[in-house]
Amino acid sequence: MSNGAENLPPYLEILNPEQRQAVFHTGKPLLILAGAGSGKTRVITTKIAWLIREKGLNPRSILAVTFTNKAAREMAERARLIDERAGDAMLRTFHSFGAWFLRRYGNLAGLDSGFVIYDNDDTLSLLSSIMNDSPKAELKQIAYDIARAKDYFLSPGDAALSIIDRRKKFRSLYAQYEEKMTRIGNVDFGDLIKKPVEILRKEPDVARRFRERFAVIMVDEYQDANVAQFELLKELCGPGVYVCVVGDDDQSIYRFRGAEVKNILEFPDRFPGTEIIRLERNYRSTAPILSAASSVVDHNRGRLGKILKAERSGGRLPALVFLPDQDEEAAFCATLIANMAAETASWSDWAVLYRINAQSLSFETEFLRKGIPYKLVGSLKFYEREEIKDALALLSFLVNPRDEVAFRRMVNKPARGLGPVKVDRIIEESALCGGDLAEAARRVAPEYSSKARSGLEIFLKVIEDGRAALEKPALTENTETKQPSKKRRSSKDREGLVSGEGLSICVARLVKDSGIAEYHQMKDEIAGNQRLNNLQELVNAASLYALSRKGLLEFLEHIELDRSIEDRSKDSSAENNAVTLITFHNTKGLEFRRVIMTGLEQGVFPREDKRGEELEEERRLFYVGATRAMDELYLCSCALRRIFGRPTPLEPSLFLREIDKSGLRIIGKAPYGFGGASSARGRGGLYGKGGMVSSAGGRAGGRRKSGAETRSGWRRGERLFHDDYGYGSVMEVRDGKEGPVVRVRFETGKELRFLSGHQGSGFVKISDE
DNA sequence: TAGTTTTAAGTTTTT
DNA sequence: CTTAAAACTA
Repeated sequence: MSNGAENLPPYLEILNPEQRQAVFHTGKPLLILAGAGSGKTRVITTKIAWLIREKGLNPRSILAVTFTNKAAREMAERARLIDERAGDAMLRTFHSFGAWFLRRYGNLAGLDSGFVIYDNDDTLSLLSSIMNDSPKAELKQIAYDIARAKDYFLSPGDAALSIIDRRKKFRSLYAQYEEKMTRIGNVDFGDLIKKPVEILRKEPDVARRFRERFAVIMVDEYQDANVAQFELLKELCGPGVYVCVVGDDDQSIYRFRGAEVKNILEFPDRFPGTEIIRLERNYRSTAPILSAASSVVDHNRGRLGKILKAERSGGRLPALVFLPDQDEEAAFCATLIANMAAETASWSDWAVLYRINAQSLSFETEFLRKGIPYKLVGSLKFYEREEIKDALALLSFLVNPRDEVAFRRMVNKPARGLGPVKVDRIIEESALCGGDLAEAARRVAPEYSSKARSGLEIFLKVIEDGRAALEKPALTENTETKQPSKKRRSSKDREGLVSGEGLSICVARLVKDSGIAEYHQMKDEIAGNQRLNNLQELVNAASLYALSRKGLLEFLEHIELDRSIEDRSKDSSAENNAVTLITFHNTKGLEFRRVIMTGLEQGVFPREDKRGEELEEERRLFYVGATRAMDELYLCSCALRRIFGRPTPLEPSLFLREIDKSGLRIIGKAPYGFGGASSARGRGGLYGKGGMVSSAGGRAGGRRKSGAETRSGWRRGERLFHDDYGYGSVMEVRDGKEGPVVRVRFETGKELRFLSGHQGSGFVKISDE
């Protein structure tokens, strides 16, 4: 009776002692160091429910913050399963909390509540209007540095700004950027965190109100919090507020956007009296998988160094698969999945992981060809398409007539005879009428030639109609179809767009009347794209929102803050049963029975330029990926990969060497240096296109082999055949820094160098000499 | 100035 | 290979 395990309700009984301790903890600040798969989400959701249920806490006084919308949704769902009232707790991402805050209190910092959130593209456009003709690379650098500055809670005037960018012009550019953004009245991602902190510091009344409202604040994935987010947390935590953060330093993978592992290491110092609870039992992965994952991250210095213990013993060793090239990699994944899924009939057990989004293409093509259902997670591509950004810019301009970025983008699209000179003139004029660009355009229009003038009038008319539609929805309702049926759909119009309910009426009209539907339809006919269909999708998405200014703001905010569109097919289980294609970064917080990690090559993962602290982050990313696997893990490494369309030989990833070979099953031909496994050559057979193909290996010959020749398996003077370059002979074999290099001269006169370990599938040896 | 053709460049990772 | 920038023509 003393250990508390008896007579507990089931939702508490299933917890292990550490988890239970974490749930029951109250009073002082709490830091939960939770290893991968140790049940931290369960702890948070249970804690929320427990506080409401057993402690009688008002759900509204609980704030739980996560980093992704997916995690926030899942958390809310799971907490509600334990106690329905948990639905009233505030569960948000940091950024959505910031947006929520600024809609209410932004006016205290001179921000209109109708602000729009700029994405990276928009901030780039804004910057380019400041830095007129700078090269794009520099523009990007500055934009990146400004975002970092905000992550570190640094303003243009702060001395510490030199940590981010020490060039003197940076400070001035940052200041100009801020000034312009303020004038426009919009915000970027960084502002969603930084501005609330500034307001809370400046306005004691607001701060007090928040501290009174939230009695409990919890933060998930705390290792990914940046300095500004830490400051926000501190401002929200008054003396009486209970704060509980959960994190794992080994899973910190967002340094590039300002995440500071320091936050978690120094939490006990910043919140005096902090108690620490460790969750070190992994319930997810089998022991061999966990061991492989751990041995990689063990190579990192600068970690707290926890010991994760696998609760699941047994299980197959992770497989290390060597493949000739990326096409074979995709084919291997498809075959493996198809064979195994035939037994279990479950595609959704599988996930294919890759380092960069571009890698998904091979898998999509191959899976499509073989009829394997898949879903692409986090492909934010949709909202980055030109046609979608066009429509969104028009919508933004409806809400905020000061939005210069949107105005510049759309006023002359499609071409209306308004070149940069005329547009600049309007923007200049807007300074005289409170920044209202529509008003400025109206004033300037008479100065222009009839062509430009009528073009401008068309644009203004479209915008006015759009605004009117939001204010007086009744006027835009189709008169002939007044049925209240929610499923009603009006007929297709000339551009093939279908407008549905609510806000979609306005979006459809705007897209059509502005001429961008026609514009992109024409592009479709030339290039055979899907642009009009994409616009239709956007129109459909809008139907969930009210036909009003408020509805439009919600729509835009949702798009900026939650770009995952994959949750729509949630209800249909048939569509849900699909293989997941996903980046390593996006897998955080997820789990799968079987995981295939792809592209494990030097230069791809880890990426070539990674050293020191950044290399350690890549290692953590490997760790995150590997610990997603419950039952089986596959690691794929290709000898050859097309980079910029050119086949490039690659070494196996450093991380593969950091796993003890006795803990892996090696499949395929291990390249040079991967001890024990069969050599790349020695067997005949034609592999891959564009590869070197070898027949039986030649004998030693008369001359003594050099060290490099022995290691490479190639000899000077050897004849060979390559199916791209034809016949040739080996001119030289020497040791390069990435292993032995073979220089070959072909009969065409072309000379090429190959990494011997990685012509992999081999050359065809014709004869010695 | 608008639209086309040619040439060069470039691929992290995300809220 | 795909996209962006530059150069070119109508």
